[in-house]
Amino acid sequence: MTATPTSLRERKKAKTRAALREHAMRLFEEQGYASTTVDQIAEAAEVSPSTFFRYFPTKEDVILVDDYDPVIIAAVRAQPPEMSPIEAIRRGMKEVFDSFTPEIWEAERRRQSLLAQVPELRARAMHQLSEALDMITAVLAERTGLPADDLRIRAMGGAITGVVMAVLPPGRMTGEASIEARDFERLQEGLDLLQRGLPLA
Amino acid sequence: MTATPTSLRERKKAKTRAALREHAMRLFEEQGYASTTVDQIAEAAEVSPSTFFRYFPTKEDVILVDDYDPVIIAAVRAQPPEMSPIEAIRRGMKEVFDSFTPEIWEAERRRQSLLAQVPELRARAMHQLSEALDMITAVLAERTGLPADDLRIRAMGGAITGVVMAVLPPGRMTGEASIEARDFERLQEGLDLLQRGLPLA
DNA sequence: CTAGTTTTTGATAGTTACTCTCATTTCATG
DNA sequence: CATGAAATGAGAGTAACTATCAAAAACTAG
Repeated sequence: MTATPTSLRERKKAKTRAALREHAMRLFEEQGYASTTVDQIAEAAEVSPSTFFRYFPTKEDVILVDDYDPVIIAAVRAQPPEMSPIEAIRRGMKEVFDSFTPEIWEAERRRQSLLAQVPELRARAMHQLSEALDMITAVLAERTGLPADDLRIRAMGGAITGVVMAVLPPGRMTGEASIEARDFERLQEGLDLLQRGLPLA
Repeated sequence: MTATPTSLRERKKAKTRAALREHAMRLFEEQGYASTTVDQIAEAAEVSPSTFFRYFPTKEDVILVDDYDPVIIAAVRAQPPEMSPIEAIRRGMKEVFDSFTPEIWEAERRRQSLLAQVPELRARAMHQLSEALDMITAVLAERTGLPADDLRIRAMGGAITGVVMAVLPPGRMTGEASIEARDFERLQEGLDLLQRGLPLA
């Protein structure tokens, strides 16, 4: 997260990339996602439209890039092996979230708000989550020693991902979308319920 | 499912719609999704390109239209109220699947195969599933008498949807995508595991 | 610092999904 | 059959992408 890129080239690329993301976010908020063109974003970031597509394969990707999922997975992997899988996942997520600066929270809040509003983005965000499911399933398999395509492993991974999906935004709970500490507490409770066994009366 | 449309107009529209879907499916299989243009589909179905977009808002929708989700929800609702929620969902799904003709299974198999192959379609299919989650959650709320935004309800809906996501294709389990009786059995087992409580050692 | 190599960029042209508008055709109804 | 409503086709326009190629910027060696 703090690995400073070395060469001038790398620094410039990182800068351009960040500029594109920030201006895109700003313009989307100001004018709406659909009515903001890639050309406008490129112009605001002072690069050519071609360059935009060199940094992001589609207009959607400029806000869909998710920097944290792999970090969370790594944090989960780093938990002591004797810990129960759900507990490991919970702690891993908590560690990462606790490491967020207020700026990151704010950026993430704005991002999630957009995801909640634009259906095409929501769709792709869901897809990302389903890929997270695969990673979580892999971790579960490692920890239990069972094969990754074991039904019990898949079901567990699915259930955990489903709880995350149901409890966190984009746009799921009451009111406007926002990721905050509160949401995280709810997630903790949700996983807790799953662990104890759901009330399936 | 068998409500015959009355007027000539309705019949023609249904025919055009079906023709567009079938030719699209065929062309996608023959040439690939990306390299098939909407114009080609329209031509094959003998309508103008404009007409295509009158029937389907986007190229994606021509294969994404899901006819069965609402049917399943209705079937779940129809289960006796004293039945446990998971059991109701399981029976509802079984009833609907059992009503499928071999032709429907075959069409569904081809559809799922495409969904598994084309990432953009997978993304939207996942989004559909997440909307199914909302419906399932609503049903759970009705049956338990709890409010729909109760955390326990949301967590349960999420877990159920997650299991469905993890166990069914598109493209999740081993081998190529296909929906068959086997997949359904796996789904039954998966839900069963969830109901009994997952092995969360 | 210079010269040569590689990487990144910008400009241009082209394809295709999708939108809007309007005239024409096709069905429904009295 | 006549009149109104709904569906279609045709045309022009926008914007997201793709491919190509030449110019510019950055790394590397001498």
